[in-house]
Amino acid sequence: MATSKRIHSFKTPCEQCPLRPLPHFREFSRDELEFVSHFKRGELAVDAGSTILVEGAHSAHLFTVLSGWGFRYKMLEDGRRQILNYIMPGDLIGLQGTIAGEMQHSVEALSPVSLCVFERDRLMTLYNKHPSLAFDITWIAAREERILDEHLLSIGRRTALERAAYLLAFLFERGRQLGLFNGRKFIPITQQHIADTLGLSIVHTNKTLKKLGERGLIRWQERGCEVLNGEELLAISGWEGLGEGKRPFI
Amino acid sequence: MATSKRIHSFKTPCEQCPLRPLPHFREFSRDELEFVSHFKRGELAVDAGSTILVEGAHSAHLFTVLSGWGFRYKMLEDGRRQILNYIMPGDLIGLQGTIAGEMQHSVEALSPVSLCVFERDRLMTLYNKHPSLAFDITWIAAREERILDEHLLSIGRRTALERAAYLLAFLFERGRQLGLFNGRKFIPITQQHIADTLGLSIVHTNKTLKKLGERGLIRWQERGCEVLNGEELLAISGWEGLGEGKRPFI
DNA sequence: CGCTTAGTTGAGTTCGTTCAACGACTGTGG
DNA sequence: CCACAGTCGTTGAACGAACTCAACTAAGCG
Repeated sequence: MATSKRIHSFKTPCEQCPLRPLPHFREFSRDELEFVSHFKRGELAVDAGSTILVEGAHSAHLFTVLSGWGFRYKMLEDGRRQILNYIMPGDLIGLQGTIAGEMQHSVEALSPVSLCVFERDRLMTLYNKHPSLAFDITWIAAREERILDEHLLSIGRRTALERAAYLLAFLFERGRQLGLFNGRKFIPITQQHIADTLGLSIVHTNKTLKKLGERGLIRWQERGCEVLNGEELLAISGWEGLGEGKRPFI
Repeated sequence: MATSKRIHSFKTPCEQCPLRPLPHFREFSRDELEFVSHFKRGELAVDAGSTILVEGAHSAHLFTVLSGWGFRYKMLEDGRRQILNYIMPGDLIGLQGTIAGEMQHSVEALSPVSLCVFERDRLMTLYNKHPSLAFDITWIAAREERILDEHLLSIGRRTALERAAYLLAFLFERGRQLGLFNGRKFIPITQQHIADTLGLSIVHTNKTLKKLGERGLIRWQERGCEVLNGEELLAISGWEGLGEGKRPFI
């Protein structure tokens, strides 16, 4: 596996953050921006397929995704894997290490990923000096919780076809909100990832995706999924969508 | 359904909180205690079976469970129900309403439940004046996230028997930490709840629980489950447990 | 050129489902 | 006091969704 990590002390100044201007994110006050810029310690770039965080490890860092796709997962002793959620630009990762000491899940990159690096030790300073940012972090945690609720509903109670439609609609909607699709609506994911997210076997996942393909909703190609009809995926899944409000990020 | 809600403006002063002295919870400074006591607006008592919060509703309140058992759930349009997690003393509920405006899940009482009532509007004051309590709220949200991760792993990748063992071990361990069992280790839950948590049918849930009963690990009785061998449940599930550290609550 | 990874497809099996019926218990109203 | 309805748990039988096993194609890479 050709994985590599490159840590740069080089920092894109937060004032020039490529995410900040997106309509999807809430605006920062000058004060907040200055603090966050100071809070940020550097950047990390990883290749597709490499591991960003490992279950059981103690990490001194928190990260915000700047670009790329990845996923969080847990494994059972015998190798069974469950993908918990996907990470995309603006997402905060590593917060859970704050409460348990060690990470309770692993994080892996689906595409090349770049991350802003923060020091966990200095989190309390943020809480002390910038209540609005502290509130944002809670907001972000509560949002993740909400998404996990929906995933649970999906795995627990939706049929295989509904589940697949839900997951693809979910990833599609997130990508769209972030302006990740320029022309081709492509999700960089393998069928194995889909299977490990939906709690299905790879074979049955393949057959289920085939059905979505036959209906003209998606097209599978070059290690990924092209979404042709997000509306219909949403309709099949019976999901309400994420909502259009602005969200914070650090 | 004989449900009722009783709202008391009567407040158990936080200084005499029955939860606070438990070894499971972190201690508060005098300052924090005073603020929380002021933050608390009253108490709410509900009967077993009544609904505390409804999906889609706008609630002006946050609650902390003082006593009793309950659960959070979501439903699909056709009535399929997924139980997301259980609520027990010390748990904060309603936080998700803060980010989405309306609740994304419902909450129902399994036993008589009493709750501390807080006003959501005043949450920002807490963030401004008590960073340590703000951090606690984030901590609580991150903990919920961690539990949902484990539930997802369970539903997605564990077998029916492992799932059932995990759920019962989970509820048992939570009850034990809170000192809820005096003598009889009884979890007030029906098999329908178990089924809706595990993503299984009621029939198959019954047959699976029967197997656990035959092994002498549990005994089913009077609308609930008596745990006879928590250790073995833990072993079957392959779960690591919650960990023994202290936790905060508001 | 062989090796690996990703995707596809068919056949047979297993796990979990639905349907259906029944017993035990609780509460309610006549 | 009994009749009745409602909830909860139990069990058997038949069915179906999803699984494993296995074989094969196509693409990418050293």
